[in-house]
Amino acid sequence: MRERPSRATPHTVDAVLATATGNELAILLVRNSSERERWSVPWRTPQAGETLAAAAATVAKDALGEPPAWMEQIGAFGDGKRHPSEAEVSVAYLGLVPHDTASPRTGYAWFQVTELPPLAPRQRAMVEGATKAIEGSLDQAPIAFRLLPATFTLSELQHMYELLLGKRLHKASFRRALQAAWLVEPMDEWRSEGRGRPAQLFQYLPKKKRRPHRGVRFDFLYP
Amino acid sequence: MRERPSRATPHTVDAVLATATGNELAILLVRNSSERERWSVPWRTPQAGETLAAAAATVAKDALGEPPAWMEQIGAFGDGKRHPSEAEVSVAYLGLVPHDTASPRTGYAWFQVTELPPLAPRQRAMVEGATKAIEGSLDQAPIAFRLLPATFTLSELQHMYELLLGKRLHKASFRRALQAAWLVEPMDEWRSEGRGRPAQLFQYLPKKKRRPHRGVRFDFLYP
DNA sequence: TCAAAAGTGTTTGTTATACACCCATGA
DNA sequence: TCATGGGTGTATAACAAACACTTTTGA
Repeated sequence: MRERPSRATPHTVDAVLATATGNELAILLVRNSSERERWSVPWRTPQAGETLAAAAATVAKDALGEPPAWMEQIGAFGDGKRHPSEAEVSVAYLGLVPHDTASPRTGYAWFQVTELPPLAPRQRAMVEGATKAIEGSLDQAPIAFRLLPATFTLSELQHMYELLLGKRLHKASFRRALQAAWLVEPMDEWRSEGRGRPAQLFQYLPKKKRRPHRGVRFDFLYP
Repeated sequence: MRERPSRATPHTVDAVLATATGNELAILLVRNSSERERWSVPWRTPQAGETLAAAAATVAKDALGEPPAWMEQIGAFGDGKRHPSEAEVSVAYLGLVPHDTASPRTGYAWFQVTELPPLAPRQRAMVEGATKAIEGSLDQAPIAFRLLPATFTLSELQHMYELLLGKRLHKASFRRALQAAWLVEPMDEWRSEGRGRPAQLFQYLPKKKRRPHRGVRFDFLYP
């Protein structure tokens, strides 16, 4: 990722790695020694024959020591915007990591999304695309579960959703919807969090369900 | 799009152009003279400084003579799959065109998605990605309207949705949902389609509506 | 005047939201 | 024993789906 190819760089693969801190999303950035910006989204020029996804996994592993719990491509970025590399095009991947397992290597650090340092414009666009992808596919993909440890309480899950959606949810309704979706399985463990009744632990274990085949919904964006 | 760069091709931009024929989606392909496959998805190596979106628009215009009614990027493809070019990475765009305005230039032809000729593997993946994108964002974006002419009857609109969803819809419920979404505006025109009562014409003209802020829905994919 | 397609009022069942309450624990 | 957070039964409102019907035209 550091070595800057001499000329004719084909493309780069950039990994927007996200986790959830106390009450906000955080993005992993790497410190630059000689770039125009002090920080940047981790990236890499793929080896010949290396797939895009493999390159993204390598970037993530170099940053965190282990692969993220979730990875998906969010698109290609270019459009004349500046990038730390000289590549004309960069393929961005979104990676999700539970907060506790996320221990960045030296040179890397988490930044709250609202307090990001200056980034190269193309990487700035990637981060925005990544946060949009998170919000947009919140109920199409198990995003929240990939930001939590393997076992969690329902309150933790609800707080994660509230963080991602940016609004409060109704406790009873949230649990009812969860139950109807057959997404979590209770375990025989409880966790006492100081005061109050201990909470039962759950794990993400979706059973195959027939999707309720509703009709069209017309949730279009504003014009 | 035809000229094959000598070496070190950085990347290509490919346009998956789709329209709706009688009862199925169709994709525009271009005839090859000397490729391994006889047909391919139109593509192009962007000029220096040309943005990705601009390159995609150029590809589409070369194929159809006019820009599509809708265009969006669906991602970067590579992963060692073969492509007509020698580029390691191709950025795919989806373009939607109403069927009547879609008159391909010579060398181009529409193919039903179920009867596609052999394509280079990377382009095959792009077409699959495009159809998935269409199905996936059917109720987040005005896909159906971009496949119809500017004015249309509600039955035409319903048939388009039935084509895209692959299932029948209930007439009264469909219209009720449309009305609730404030997406179409009736015009002072009617069209007589042979026998039966003439249908009123509508146009896509969404009014700003506050999105009903529902909670989480957990429409997760099967594991 | 009948078939065909457009268009609508009303009912029914399902789902979302919320209120109100009980449960278990530590201080 | 009380404050705190976990957990749930039940009512109400909102919505989707369907039925059944009226309207308007061409053959």
